[in-house]
Amino acid sequence: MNIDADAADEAPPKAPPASVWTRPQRRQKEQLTRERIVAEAIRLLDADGLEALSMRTLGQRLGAGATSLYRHVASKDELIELVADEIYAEMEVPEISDPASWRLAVHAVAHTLRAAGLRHMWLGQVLGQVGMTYVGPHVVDVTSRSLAILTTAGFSMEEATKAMGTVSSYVLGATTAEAGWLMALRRNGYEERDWLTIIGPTVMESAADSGLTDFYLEQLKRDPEQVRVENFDYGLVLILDSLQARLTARLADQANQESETLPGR
Amino acid sequence: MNIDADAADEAPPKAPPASVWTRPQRRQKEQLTRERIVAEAIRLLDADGLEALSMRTLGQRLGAGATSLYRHVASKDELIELVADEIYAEMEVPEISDPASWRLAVHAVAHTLRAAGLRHMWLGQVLGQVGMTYVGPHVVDVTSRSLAILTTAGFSMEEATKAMGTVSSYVLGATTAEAGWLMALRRNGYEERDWLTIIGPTVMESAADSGLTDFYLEQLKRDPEQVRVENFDYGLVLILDSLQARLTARLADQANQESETLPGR
DNA sequence: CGCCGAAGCGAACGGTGTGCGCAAGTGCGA
DNA sequence: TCGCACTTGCGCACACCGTTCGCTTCGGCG
Repeated sequence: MNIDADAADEAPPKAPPASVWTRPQRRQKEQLTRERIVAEAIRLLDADGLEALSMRTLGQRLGAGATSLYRHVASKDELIELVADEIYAEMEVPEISDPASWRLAVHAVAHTLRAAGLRHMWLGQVLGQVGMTYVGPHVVDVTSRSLAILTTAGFSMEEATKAMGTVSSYVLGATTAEAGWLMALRRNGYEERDWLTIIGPTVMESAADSGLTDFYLEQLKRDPEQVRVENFDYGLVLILDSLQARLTARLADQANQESETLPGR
Repeated sequence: MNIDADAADEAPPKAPPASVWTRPQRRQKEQLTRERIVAEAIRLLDADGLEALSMRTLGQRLGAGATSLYRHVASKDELIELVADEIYAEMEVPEISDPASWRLAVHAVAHTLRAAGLRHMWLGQVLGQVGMTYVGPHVVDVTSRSLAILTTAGFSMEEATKAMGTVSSYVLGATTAEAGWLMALRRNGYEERDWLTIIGPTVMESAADSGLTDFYLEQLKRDPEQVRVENFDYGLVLILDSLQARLTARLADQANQESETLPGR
């Protein structure tokens, strides 16, 4: 019935363009938008990796010509910037009321970031080429809310900035390495443990330290994924420990200064 | 005279190929080798960035056709792996005799790595796409010698591995971010301070914290490069502090256990 | 002297990002 | 209700890319 109405509406003005059935019903399927493009790009990247993202295939997936995308996106580079920022929309940054809970909160942020980097294994490559200090709204949002955690914990603005920079640099480096490792595995079609036993000897022959070999063999017996999480957490805890020490020292210092100027001295 | 000899040698067999002068004297200019290719690739990358590296231009620079390179290198990806490994040949990893000097040594390694990453700003992108845990001889060499520093300092093999992983993840993340930032500047043709004052307001409007604004304005007065080194060192010291704490705890523990089993009790 | 394996390279293929000009469709003012 | 301006989509074309194939050229060895 709807069909009849359509035909009645559009037949009078122009007859030539064939019938209602052959005519492309473009507005039927929703329009091309920046959001749809970015979303589909992310899906494509997740499925097939960075090198598989081309404007032509992306357009095809959206039922559009390759060059149509350029109405909504200035260039492929800009698209990649948009994609990178969009990933930061997935991050969960907890808001804290109790200053003492900063450690847990930062820990959570770090793990959220790592999870995103492993969910979208191309993120490391993309951030490396996009600049990563680049200012998309979601990136700004995540960083400012992360900073808030540290400042309410008692850190100065300056130290909070440096601290957050350290954490995110570490997480980013670690995650990029991890993702790269996993992608190399996938490329070669190996299981993690198999590949390890294959390249093991090659690594060993340069490092003549026997302790290394023992440790290496020990690692092979454990669940590789668990080992990776453990390694990641080791470094994270290293950083958090130092931050905690800095914070307590700072707070103690403040208390001292206050008591000095107090009449009670 | 040498020329005469050449002519005498080669004229008899075949006269037709024109004169000695017009005939291309290919073996005169040194042959294409893997080393020459990698070296020129690095030079090209340093000058014009990753996206400027194409087999055609690289061949041209070497006075060779594009496809000639494939006699010495299986693919562009393999070339990039070679290039990445070659960079690690530049790293200086100190050897230590005094176990107590491990801190300085690790500090030096970190700065060497950072320097390399800034000298070759494309390194971050390349390592992100190559896997970075990949095993080229120079990479293996650097990591095993770095591990040696920590083990002679008293760390267990397991902890040394995790610790080195943490340090290099941090350095890599920080350096990649820094290089990306600098390259973004260069792309847009801005000086560091100018660009900061331009994008400043954009960042601020999302982060309504007034403390941030003050701190931000403060930063603008200082030498940007010095600020970057300082930020880098802040995070590095954070990690080193924690490592030091772990080490002393470990050594104290060992001492305790020994004294317990000693007759002196 | 003859020959054979290696090295270099020109042409070609399928694919890329993107500028340009035209066609189709939409919504708004008269 | 009509007409027009503006947006949106797209086919074509260009320059460039990585890589394959088969041909030429050459050095060294028997």
